[in-house]
Order: sequence, then structure tokens, then C-alpha cells
Amino acid sequence: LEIKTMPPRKSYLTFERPLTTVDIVIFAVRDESLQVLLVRRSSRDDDPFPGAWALPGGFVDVHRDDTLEHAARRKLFEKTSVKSPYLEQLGSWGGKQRDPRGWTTSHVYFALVSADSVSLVAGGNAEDVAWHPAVAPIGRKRLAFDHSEILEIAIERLQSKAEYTSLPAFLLDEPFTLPQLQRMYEIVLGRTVDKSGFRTRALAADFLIETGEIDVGAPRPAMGYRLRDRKRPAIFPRTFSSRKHGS
Amino acid sequence: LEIKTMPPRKSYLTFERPLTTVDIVIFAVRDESLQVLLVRRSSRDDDPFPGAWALPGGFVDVHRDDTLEHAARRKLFEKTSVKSPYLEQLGSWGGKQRDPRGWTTSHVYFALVSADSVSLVAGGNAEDVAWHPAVAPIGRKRLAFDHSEILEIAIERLQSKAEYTSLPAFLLDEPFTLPQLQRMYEIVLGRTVDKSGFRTRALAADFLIETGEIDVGAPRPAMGYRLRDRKRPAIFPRTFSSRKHGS
DNA sequence: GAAATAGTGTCTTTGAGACAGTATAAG
DNA sequence: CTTATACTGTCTCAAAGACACTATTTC
Repeated sequence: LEIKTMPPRKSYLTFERPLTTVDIVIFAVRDESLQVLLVRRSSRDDDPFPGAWALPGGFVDVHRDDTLEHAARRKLFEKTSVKSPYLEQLGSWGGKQRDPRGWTTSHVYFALVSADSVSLVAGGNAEDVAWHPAVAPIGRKRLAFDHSEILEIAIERLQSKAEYTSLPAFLLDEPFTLPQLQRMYEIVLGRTVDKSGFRTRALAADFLIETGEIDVGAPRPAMGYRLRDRKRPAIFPRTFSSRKHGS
Repeated sequence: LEIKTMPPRKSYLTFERPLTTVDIVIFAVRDESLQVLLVRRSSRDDDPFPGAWALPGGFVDVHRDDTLEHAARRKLFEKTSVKSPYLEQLGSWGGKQRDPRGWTTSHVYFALVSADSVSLVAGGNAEDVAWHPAVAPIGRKRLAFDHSEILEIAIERLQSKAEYTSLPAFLLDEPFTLPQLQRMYEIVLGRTVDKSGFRTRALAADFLIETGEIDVGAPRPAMGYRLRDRKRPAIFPRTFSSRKHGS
């Protein structure tokens, strides 16, 4: 085996390192619409994008955070007090131009929570943290950094996965009823869904466990369900995509 | 909103930063089997995992690389001389424990190339870069760092997407024939695929463009095709998943 | 009883699965 | 001719779509 000459170990690692951050797209359904949690950046003008809305997040703390996911859960808990939401990695954005302070990488996570489980933790000002509608024209909201683009992609991912997985179930507290779950799908997908087909599909996928009838204020009580697995969504054999049902 | 270069508040950004790396899982089909490109780490024992096989990659160079994807393409070109393969982000792995040199983040990309388009660029030793079978027991290969786990996930992703997208087409040079494409699916999925159904499905998805008949040495020449879009795979309305066809 | 919501039955349609068939080339 | 490969036709079947229907509660 050939030994190649290399610089000594310590000097080998002294090159410049990018800043490493974690950001979270937190979705919830409030007032019958899909919303996303945003925070307002400080208004001191030696910070980038002073006063602009941005995705919650921050720098990875190499002493407090064991992994990227831990960092994401920490940031999420700091803002919402939610302990164990559904969380998945959306992707990473890294480059020279996205932050005026230099080369940064953002590791973006994607969280689904129920609106009721959240208690917002604001900074000094109550308007520092707030829910915003997550609809198509969100791109025109001009978030800080490249967060508008990231949010668009997060919405696309949520809608796309709602077509063939049980993801929208993570937007509800347990137990929930099938009509409530159907409503989550309709809100996320932005169109109505046929009741009969929805029930057949949801029950056939075998990701729900009955918890007994519950009364949600409707004239007739409905069967309550909880998720068999709160870590991963179930995957359906085909997508939705109705023909005559339009929004 | 305009991105201005501003004098950073030095004191605010002087905390410790993780090491930032990019790794690539490069797949090709060689000798009728799915293979992955691995590199052997230097055998100096002050480096982690001396002599072990690992995914090709390296540190992000904040002066040469504009974005994470540029860094990935640079690493890929350095190892394979391939200019514009199919490339997508697989995910990021970051934490305190995965590298003895400290907190690191790996941004892993996923590349599909044709075996013929690759000319390996080895270091001093010809065995520094080599193709390895990418099959289930790859986990027992004990790659460096957490690369075994990452490779497993990459294989799962490729197989999973092959069920409902045109991804395997990126493993071929253009023009290719439908029987050749079907063979790529069979190799990736590890099972036979019905000819008639495959043709119907592939042509209905409308991602192929005829380029005239070509003779690939078979008794009868076949129609050649190229991809309508070399950036993104087409998505089929349903998955494969045959019942009686077994592997 | 009416009204509202929960849940079911059933016909249609779409597209995959299986497999037998035909077409075109080389020898 | 035979053989090998390219390509097609057709029957079956699973599951979604559409929509009308029944069931159970409150008022």
C-alpha cells in the first residue's frame, strides 16, 4: 500500500467552514385553512432582512445538539412547546449568495402539528411569532433569505404526499373521526373529496385503530380513531386525483 | 428584498461551526447488475477509517463552490468525468458522533449514470476508485462513517422510485430501446416485469421521444427513444408491484 | 316529525397483470 | 425453414370515482 504525503492533520481542517443552520416549516390547520408558523426577524439593521418574516430556525449549536434532527426538535419546541410532532427532512439549501453574512447551509425540516397542541412562545413582542396562511400566493409574501422558495416547495411536498399517504392525519389530535380526517385532506388538497371512496381507502390502508365513538358536537356521534404509527405515514396503493370533483 | 453584502458582526458569528461535506451515491448498471462507485480512504491512521471504502465526496470549498449542488457536481466530475448526470438530493446527515474529527454534516446526492459514460479517475492507485455491487447485503460491507446506512437508504429510494417513475431511464445512454429500458427496471427492482404492460405504461407516460429504429445486435432492430426531459423523471399514475411475477 | 351528520351499496371506469398471439429480422 | 427478439391483442381484476342510498342522533 502506498503512503501519500498529506498535510498534517490539524492544518488540514483549518479551512473556512460554512455557517450551519436548521429551519422548520411548521404546518397546522386553523380556521379551516392551512397555515404556517413564521417569526419576525429583529429590526436591528445590522442583521440581514430586518423586520422580515422568516421560517423559525437558527444556528446549530455543536455543544447542545447531538444531531441535525435534535437541533430541529429543539428549535421547534422553543417556538411552539410541542414535544413530539411529525417531523421529516425537507432538504438542504446551501450556498454563497443566500445570506449576506457568508456561505450558509440550511437544513429544513417539515413539521405537522395540530393547532390546539401549540402554545406560541414569542420573544419580547407578541407579534414576533404568528400563523400565516399557506396558500399559493405565499411566494409573494417575500420572506427573508430564500425562505419563500423553500416554503413553496414544502407546500408542494405536503400536497403531493397527501395524494397517496396518510400525512394529513398528523394535523389532528387523537382521537379523531373519519369526517374530520377527510376535512384535513380537503383543506390540504384544496378540493372536495368523495366521502365513500375516502372511507374505503382510509380503512383499507390499515393505519387507523378504533378508539370508540366520540361526540364532536354533530347531531350523530362518530367512531374515533388513532394512528397505528405516529412516526411514519401509511402509503396508499394509488393517488387520489378525482376527475369530476373539482375545487 | 435585496441581498446586500454587509460587514458581519464578528462577535456574533464566532461560535464553533460544524464541518460541511458533500457525498455522492453514484449508481450504474454494469454486467447486468446495479453497482455503486466507492473510493478507498487513505491508509494513514491519523485519518478516520483508514483504508475503508466510502462514498465519494469531500469538504465544501466555500471559495470554489457556489452552492451545495455545485459542490456535488464538482466531486462527481472529479471522480467520473461525467458532466451532467441525473442528480437529486438524497438527504443530509449531521451530528456529533459520525466523524471522530468532530461535528459534521454530510449532504448526500444521488446520481444515475450509464456505465459507458464513466471514465474513472483514480488517485495514485488504480484500486482507489471502483464499482461495487449494490445489493441487499451491502450493509455488511462496513463502509466508513455512516455510509453503509446512507447507501441502504439510497438503494431503497432508487427501488421505491423505480416503482412509479421513469428514473431507471437515466441509467442508459440515448438512444435506447424499450427492451433495454425494461431490463433496467428489472435489474433495479430485482424481479421480472411483464413486457406488454411495461410498454403500455412507458408509452402512455409520454416521457419518451422516438429517434428511429436502431440495431442493437438483436435479430430484429427496435425503435430508439430519448428522454423528453433529462432533468426530472416522469411520474406514473400507479406503482408496478406484480402479483404473480416473482423474482 | 325535520334536519344534520355518519356511514353503506353499487355501478362505472381506469389501468395494471397475465399470457397468448403476431411481426420482422438473421442464420 | 427455425430461432430469437420486437411488438400487439385481449381477458381479468383491483381499486378509485360518482352518486344514491340508509342509519342514528338532536331539536
